[in-house]
Amino acid sequence: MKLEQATIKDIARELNVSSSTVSRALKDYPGISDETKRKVKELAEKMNYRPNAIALSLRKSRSFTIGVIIPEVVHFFFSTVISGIEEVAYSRGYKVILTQTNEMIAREKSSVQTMMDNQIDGILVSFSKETTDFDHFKNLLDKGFPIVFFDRIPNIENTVNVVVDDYSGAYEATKHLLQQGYRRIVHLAGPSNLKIAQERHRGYRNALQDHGIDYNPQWVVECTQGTDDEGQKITAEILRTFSETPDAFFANNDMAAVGAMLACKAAGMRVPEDIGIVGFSNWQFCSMIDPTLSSVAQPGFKMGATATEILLDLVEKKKSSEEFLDSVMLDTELLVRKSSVR
Amino acid sequence: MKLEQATIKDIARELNVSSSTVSRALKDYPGISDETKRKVKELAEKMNYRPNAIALSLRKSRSFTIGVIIPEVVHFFFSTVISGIEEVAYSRGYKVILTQTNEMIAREKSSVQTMMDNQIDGILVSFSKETTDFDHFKNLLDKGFPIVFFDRIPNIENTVNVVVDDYSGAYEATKHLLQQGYRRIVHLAGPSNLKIAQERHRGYRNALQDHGIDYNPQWVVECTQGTDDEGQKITAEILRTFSETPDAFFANNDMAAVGAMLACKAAGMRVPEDIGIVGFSNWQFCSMIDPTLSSVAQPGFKMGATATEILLDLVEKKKSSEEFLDSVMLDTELLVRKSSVR
DNA sequence: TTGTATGCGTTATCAC
DNA sequence: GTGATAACGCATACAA
Repeated sequence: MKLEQATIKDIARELNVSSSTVSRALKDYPGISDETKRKVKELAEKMNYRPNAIALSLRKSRSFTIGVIIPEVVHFFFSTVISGIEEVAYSRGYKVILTQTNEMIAREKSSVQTMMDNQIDGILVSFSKETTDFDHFKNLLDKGFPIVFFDRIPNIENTVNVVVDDYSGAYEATKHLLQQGYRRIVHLAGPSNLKIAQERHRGYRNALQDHGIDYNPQWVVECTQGTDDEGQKITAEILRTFSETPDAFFANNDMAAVGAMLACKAAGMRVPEDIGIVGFSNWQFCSMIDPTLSSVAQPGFKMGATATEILLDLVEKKKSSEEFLDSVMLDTELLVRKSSVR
Repeated sequence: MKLEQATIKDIARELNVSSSTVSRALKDYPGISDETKRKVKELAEKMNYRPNAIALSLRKSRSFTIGVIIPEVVHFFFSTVISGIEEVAYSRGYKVILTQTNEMIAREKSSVQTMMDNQIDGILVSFSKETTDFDHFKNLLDKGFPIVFFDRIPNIENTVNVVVDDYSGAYEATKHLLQQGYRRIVHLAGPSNLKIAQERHRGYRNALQDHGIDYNPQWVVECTQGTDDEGQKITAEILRTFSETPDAFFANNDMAAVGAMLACKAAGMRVPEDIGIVGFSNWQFCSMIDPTLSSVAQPGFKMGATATEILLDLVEKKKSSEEFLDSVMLDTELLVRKSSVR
């Protein structure tokens, strides 16, 4: 809607100068008399002048806006990432356009399109679970358009990625359980097509092997949804059917871990005495449940902040994407609480 | 950055027609021959033409974008609201620009400015705790600019607000505790300057009075931060110092409720046998802690969706703001779990 | 030191 | 049926 905002023209008319003079005076271009500058700035202030960002975008073919494509906003980890993105973008003078895909590739594609239509300067992506074909990103990348992938990264070449060190997080968690004397550790894994789930699985496996424990693929059970309900059902099933009873669970995420905890309690087992449990993500509730849940903390805020810093450095050509072709990996931290200490 | 996107001009040149013809053909304007329309659309498709949204915004003085101003992204309730906003905006063809204020009014003001610079069509606001002066919104409202406030609403006239029925949520929660036989109910209140906290307090108070229980202001303790730590400390203090020991806590939010639960357990009390507890917001963890926490669910997604529907109706002038001058109130729902049933 | 002219991509107005 | 032109607000190459 029209809000009759003052424009450069208005200022020019009022002062009987040309709009180019005003434009230059406002930006302290050389070759404008101090007197003129003063007058222009004074009047601009008085008229409450604000440059029209849309006109600027059109002129410059850029918008000082970055796009964020994320599977779900209602997700503790992603919300911390968004927070990190927003902080850095704001501090560097960029706006943030946010879309969630609800894990649907169709929506992901249409969002990318919309963003491109809006002369967006770059995009941050954590793609949907449905996304296996990356052409909609590849096209842009080939033209040199700045994209940074975070958390979920594609298996195509020459992308800039920011990830969490899932492998070492999982390794440390498993090692910790072993050090606490747990030996029969089940891994409640994530969807095997996601790289993060693969890495956590690998960390679990290697930790076992490095400590002389046989790795048994049957002790890895996939939890596709990652809800507490699912974790509970699967765990109950495990306790009922496994010939050898597990003495610990290392879960791909905290929700599944909680599910496991509930199932174990329901089966009359004590946590951590009979069963050790470690989750992944360090959701807020970890410190609120009883017993408090050990978990691998992922630096969500830092991930968002780092990805944004990199993206904006690319946008502003302060750095080239070649500098980031190896994934930037952020450290995880194992937070030991009561659920895994005996 | 330039991505050499095809423009209307490119199509016109290729077909030896004027850009006006192309523009009209693309939008099925009357008075263009079917033949031309066909050719234009075909070529547009082939050249992968997409209208430049920025040019459109400049031309039309609007951007098909709405702004969201929110205190914190990392907050379960707000994240569900954002989700609702994004869903409706997307389905109606609007983009969403998101900013968080971190509860700082300076940032709130600058965000409003930035949004206005970008020809935004309307804004959704939940203002910061620092905001007591609403001039930065009043200015815009006076000019007829569409703004919808949600969750936290200002005490100025003629605003469109979407809120949750905090009063009846609190009333129902308190009534439920009374029905379960709890009599000495402490209210862990929120910051008294926030209307939502006042309403919950009022609901608590009226429920007590309607059931013939004396309301004692000393049994209302303010938790300003709303963290579990704070709730725990305050509750411990209460248990230690109150001459008459409480038998229930009704908290302004779930975090405080968890804190209370932990403090009670630490003091050797059993929940729900000795102490009943009810929280507010129904955070995800309510069903994961032990005992599961009764809580008043706020329809966050619905709040975001409703606020956005209203905003867009205002933007598109389908409705006038007069229709919404009474706050739109969304129902809460008391979810009874184990922490308050004996 | 300042002004003029042009273009960013689109559409509305008027003309033919 | 279609085209020429102007305008949205701004920045800049070129003139003066």
